[in-house]
Amino acid sequence: MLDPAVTEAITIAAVAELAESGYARLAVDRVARRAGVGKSAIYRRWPSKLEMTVDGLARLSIMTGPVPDTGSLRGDVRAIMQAALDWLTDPRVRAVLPDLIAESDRNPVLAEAVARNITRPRLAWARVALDRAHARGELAADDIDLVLDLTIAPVFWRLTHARPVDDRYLDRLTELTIGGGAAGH
Amino acid sequence: MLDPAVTEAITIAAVAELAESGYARLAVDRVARRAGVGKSAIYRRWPSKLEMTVDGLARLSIMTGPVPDTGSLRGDVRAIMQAALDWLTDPRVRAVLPDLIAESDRNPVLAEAVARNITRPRLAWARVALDRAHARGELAADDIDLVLDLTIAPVFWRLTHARPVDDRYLDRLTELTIGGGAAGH
DNA sequence: CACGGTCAGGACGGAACCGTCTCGTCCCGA
DNA sequence: TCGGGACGAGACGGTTCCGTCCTGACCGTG
Repeated sequence: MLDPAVTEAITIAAVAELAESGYARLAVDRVARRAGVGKSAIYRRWPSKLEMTVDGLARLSIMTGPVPDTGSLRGDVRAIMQAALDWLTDPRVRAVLPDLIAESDRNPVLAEAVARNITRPRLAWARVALDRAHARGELAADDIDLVLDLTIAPVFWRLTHARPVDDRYLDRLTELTIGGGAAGH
Repeated sequence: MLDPAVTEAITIAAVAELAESGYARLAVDRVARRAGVGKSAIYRRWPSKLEMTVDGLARLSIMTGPVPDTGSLRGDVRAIMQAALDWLTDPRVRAVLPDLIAESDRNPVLAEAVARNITRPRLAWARVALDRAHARGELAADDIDLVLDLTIAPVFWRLTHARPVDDRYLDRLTELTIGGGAAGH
């Protein structure tokens, strides 16, 4: 019986090390030391650092709350953007996500883990609100993907380029997003 | 007198290795072998692999052509997006840029080199067209930054998530971008 | 023709890291 | 009380990499 507390400590330490070092420089020795754990405890659970990391990613997938349902496309889009900003501003996500995106180009296993644990859940979460808007006739089906991109891509881009994202920015981005989306139908 | 042909060969090899391995795994030995050069030739030119890499980045900064000047905001934005897509689709840029963005979080020297050689020149290039649109009264000053983000962030986001970007996508993104921007004034 | 500098190639010490393995300790259930 | 398994700690061999150093060939200049 592997001690769940040990597994937990390792996973937390792995994510923390991932945030500090990135996947390429992630060192199993350091994860063990940080978790206050022997290396054997790690290799008893996972065959290599890749699988350990993949399990760690599940910890980053938590969506913050219920799907926005303000009754209007404008309100929902704005709420989705706010959630994206909050999520991308979380220190762990902020430090880990760009690295994972880059690493995914070279590591299919990691890419799939990122998609399954992070990208797809987040996308599905936001899509629920947009599907409702579509059902209300506020949004053309063709535009759903585009609007989804716009709720996160500009925020991610600005944050990774050390430029601020404030309420005013999100307000204007919202108007622009629903302006085009609504015009469709 | 250092042989410029040798310097050139090293730089090309460094960028190619950077694309394949990423900065964290970039190995000087491999750069030397790929360039058909001794390691001494590299360390005669740069004190470490960081400086070698920084010089290599200058090679990625080349903008493809003249600043778009179609006479309308719509046409210019569309042309800027197309240029962004072409640039981001270039195999070298495609493989290197996400890695550099991630690495910039941990390496200030690299971050500055990326900004100087890649981000700022590209931004300045596109801004010329948007400034002209502003002068024509087609675009509020406040919206310039937002429009600049929209010409590249969604494209980058989609490509790094293994989703296609076609003409139709850029067309709709253009309409949406100028829709909001023009409404300002 | 000798000298100074560059060249390709590669050996070298030192460091970091992976994954295996061995300790001796601790705890739990039979 | 005893055995089995997980535990922290870390030694170990093997690999990879950095940055230095050495070798012998080459080239232009004085």
